[in-house]
Amino acid sequence: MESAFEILAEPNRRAILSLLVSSEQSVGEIERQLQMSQPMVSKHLRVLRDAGFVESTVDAQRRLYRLRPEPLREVDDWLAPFRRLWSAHVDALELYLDRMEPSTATEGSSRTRRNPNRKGKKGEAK
Amino acid sequence: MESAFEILAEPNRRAILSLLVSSEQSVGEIERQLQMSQPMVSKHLRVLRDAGFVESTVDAQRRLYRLRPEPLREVDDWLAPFRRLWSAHVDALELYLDRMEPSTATEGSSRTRRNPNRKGKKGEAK
DNA sequence: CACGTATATACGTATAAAGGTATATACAGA
DNA sequence: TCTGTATATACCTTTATACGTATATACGTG
Repeated sequence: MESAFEILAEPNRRAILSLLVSSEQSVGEIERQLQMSQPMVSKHLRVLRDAGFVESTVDAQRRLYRLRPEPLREVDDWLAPFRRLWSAHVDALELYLDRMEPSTATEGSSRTRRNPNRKGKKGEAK
Repeated sequence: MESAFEILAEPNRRAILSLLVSSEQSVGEIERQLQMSQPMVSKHLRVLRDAGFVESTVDAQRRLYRLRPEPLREVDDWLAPFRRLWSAHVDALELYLDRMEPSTATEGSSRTRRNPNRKGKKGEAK
């Protein structure tokens, strides 16, 4: 278990992360809201913490968990090259970024270039 | 194996998808570039196709695989609520989108609202 | 200090899936 | 039709991990 993607493969872990979007939560609160056993919650939180997705704070016997951005940001970054596949306005968006931060713009706006080669062939597609 | 996240948990599958960003590829081409056995490539492509990440076209004995947007888009959508955690300029970006496509703007720019509640407690964070 | 609450961890079991090897299927060309 | 190339699939083994149950640790209160 190392890559952020493997961590996110587990539905309960994604649910925990989604819970934490609104605010930090204790183990017990997560347990109740997600209807999972306490050891399961603790174990998933352990995995999430080891992977940097969450951090915890002690409050008497309770532990309050909250989100940390890094690993999810990595996932978001991995997704970047694929974004051009959907929503055409991404192009407008990138154009906007090209203007915002010239540091990131490697070449003119070559970022917006679309996939050129497509050899027309017979269809299977199924 | 169902959710897009489980599919992406496998590093070789992510590598295949990344390969396909530039253009469609045959099984053999993927096999060579990623240095994996032919059956492995075929099996991973099978999984990717069943999950909708790729589609294929027949070209004589070869099969050409190319990306399909939907599942990756889902992942991107899941990520949306977390984006506020990083890059402050996302706010500027969303503001820009608010101006671009009024259709998506549900309310004023309530999209930019930030997480309010945070009860200060003693520190563990480890 | 005994007790209740809150959380973490150890241990065992079952299942899923990744990878290998061998083989099947499909197509093209001599 | 025989042969080579390209891809898919079947079968097997191994490993990882999710979950349950039981127990340990830590803190607060009477």
